[in-house]
Amino acid sequence: MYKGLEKGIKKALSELGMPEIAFSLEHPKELSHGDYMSNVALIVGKQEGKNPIELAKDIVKELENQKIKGVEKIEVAGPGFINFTLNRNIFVRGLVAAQDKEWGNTEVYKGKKILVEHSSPNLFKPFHIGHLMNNTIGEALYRLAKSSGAKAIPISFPSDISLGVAKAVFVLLEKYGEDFDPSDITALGDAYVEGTKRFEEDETIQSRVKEIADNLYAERKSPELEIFQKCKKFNIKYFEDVVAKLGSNFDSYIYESDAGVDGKKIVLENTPKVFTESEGAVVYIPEEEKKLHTAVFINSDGHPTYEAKDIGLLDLKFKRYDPDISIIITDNQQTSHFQVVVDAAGKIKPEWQKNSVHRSHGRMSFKGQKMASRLGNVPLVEDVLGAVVEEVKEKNSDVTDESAQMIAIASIKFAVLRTMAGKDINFDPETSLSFEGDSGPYLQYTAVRAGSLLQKGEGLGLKPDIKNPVVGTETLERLVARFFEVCSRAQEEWAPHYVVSYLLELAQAFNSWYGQGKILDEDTSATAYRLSVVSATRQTLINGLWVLGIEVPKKM
RNA sequence: GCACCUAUGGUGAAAUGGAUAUCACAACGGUCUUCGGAACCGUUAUUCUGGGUUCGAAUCCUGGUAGGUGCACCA
Repeated sequence: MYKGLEKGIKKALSELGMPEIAFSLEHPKELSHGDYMSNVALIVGKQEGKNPIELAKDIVKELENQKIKGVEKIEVAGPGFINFTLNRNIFVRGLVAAQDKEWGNTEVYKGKKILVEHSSPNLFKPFHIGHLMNNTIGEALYRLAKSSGAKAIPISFPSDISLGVAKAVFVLLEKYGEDFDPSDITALGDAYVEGTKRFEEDETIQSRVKEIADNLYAERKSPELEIFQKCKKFNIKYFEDVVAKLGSNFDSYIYESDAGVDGKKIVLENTPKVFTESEGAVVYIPEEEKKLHTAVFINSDGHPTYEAKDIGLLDLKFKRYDPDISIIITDNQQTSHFQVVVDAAGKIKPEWQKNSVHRSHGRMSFKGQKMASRLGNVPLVEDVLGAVVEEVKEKNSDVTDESAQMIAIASIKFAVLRTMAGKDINFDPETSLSFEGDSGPYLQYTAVRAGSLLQKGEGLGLKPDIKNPVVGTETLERLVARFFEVCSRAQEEWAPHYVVSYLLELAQAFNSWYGQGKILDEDTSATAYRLSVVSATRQTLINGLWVLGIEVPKKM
C-alpha cells in the first residue's frame, strides 16, 4: 500500500514535469487527517518557488487519474499536505489477521541471531529495584528481538567475583566459620554491606581481604573458596526464582570470573599492539580525537578490571553464539565505559565492535533518595512487589494471588517502559504507580473486558465475523492495523516505549467506543461484526503486552 | 577543568523537521437500574532562556541558565 502510493506520487511528478525529489510519506498524527500524508508539494513548491497548495492540487488530480488500488480519497490540506484515505475494506480484512496469536510478528531481523544480555546480578547482593529496571527493559528488548523474525537468545552476566565479594566472604567466614551454608539471601547482602564498612576501618582487614581475593581469583583450594562456591550456587538459584517471577529466563550465563580469566589473556596478547603498560598496570589509551578517556584493563595487582572482563565477555559471547547483533543493557552511568571498551575491542576483532549494540537506561531512585546497594539502603524487588500486590488486593479483594501478581508487575513494568529509555525514574509506589488512566492495569483491564464480551457473545451463539461491517468502528480498525508498523519501528530502534504509547491509544479508542453504545444487541450479524473488532483489539493488546513482559489475567 | 546526557501544563510523561503540541494524574463538573466503573464525557492549564537555519522548530545549529553522569587501577 505504502509502496503503491510512493510509486504513484513519483509517477505523478514525472507526468507533471516536476523534479524528482525526496519526500515524506507517513501517518499523520491525527487519524482525521487520513491514513497517509505527504509533504511532496511543499518540497517541490520550495524548490520551484511556486505556491505549494496549487501544486498539491495538480498532483492530486494526477493521482486521482491513476486510480491507485485501495485509495479512497485524496485531499489537499493545511499549507499543502496531501492526505490519503484508504479504502475501509483493507482494514476490515485486517481484522482477521489481527485475531491471530502471531499478529505483530515482523521480519525486521529475519534470519539473524540476536543476543540480549541483561539483568546481570551481583551474586552477593539481593536483587533490588535497580536490577528491576534493567530486567524490565532487557526482557522487553529480548521479546522485541524474538518477534522480529530473529533467533533471540537471552543471557546474563553474573558478577561473581570482585574485591567486594571478597569483603563479604571475609565477614561470612569470621561470623559463621568454615561450615557456613547459606539459606537466606539477606545474610549475604548484609555481609556485603558490613564488609564494605569493615574494609574501610582497618588495615589488617584490608590485607586479609586482598588475600581472600587472590585465592578466589586463582581458585585456590581454601575455606574462602568453599564458602564462595556455596554462596554462588545458592545465589544463582535465588536469582532464577526472582527473574522467573518477573517473566524472564536465560539461555546461559557467562560468569565474570570466567570472563576475567579470558579477558586478561586477550589483553596481554594484544599488548603492546592495542594496550599499553603504564605504572605497573595495562591500560588502553584511545586516540585523542575520539574524546574517550584512558582506562585500566589490568590493574597493578595483575587482576583484570571490569574493562578486561568485558573484553573476555565479548570473546566468550561471540565464541559461544556468533551473533549478528549483540545487545547489552546497562544503566547510563556506564555509557562512557562501554565506549572505551568497544573502541578497544574493535581493534582486537572488528566484529566485536560492529555487531555490538549498547542500550542504556536511567537510574531508579527510590522516593527521591539516591541509593547504593553496597550501603544497603536499596529496596529489594521482592519487598516492592509484595507491597504492590497488597495494594492491588486492597483495591479488589476478589482477585486471585496469581492475578494480583500479574497486575502488580504490569503497573511496575509499565512505569519503567512508558518512558524513553535513558531517563531516570523516581520510583515512589505511592505516586508513580497507578492502576488507573495511563497504566499497565488499564491495558490489562481493557483486554479482560474485551475477553468478557467475547465470552458473552459465545454464550449467545455468536462468533466474530467480518461479513457485515457496521459504522462506528472505523477508528479502531485503522488503529489495530498500525500495530504491525509500531512493532517494526520499536524493533528497528530498540525502543519498547512506542509499543506502550500505541497500546494506550488503542485501549482508549476501544473504551471510548465501548461507552458509546451496546456491542451485543439483537442484530446478530452486526454483533458478529463488532465481536470481530473486539477480538482483534483484544489480541492486539495481548500481543503488545507480551512484548512488554506483561501478562493478562483472566479476571481482575 | 574536560566530555556526555537532560530541561514540555501544578505533577508524571508522549510527539519520524510538519497541520490546532498529545496522554494520564491532580483540580473542577457530568455519565451510573452497567455487554465488567481499574470505565466513559467535559472544563482549566504546557515546549528553561537569547540568537540562528527552515516554507515550517519541542525537535537541527549556537551562546546562556539549571540539573544529572563520567573522566587510571571499584563494578
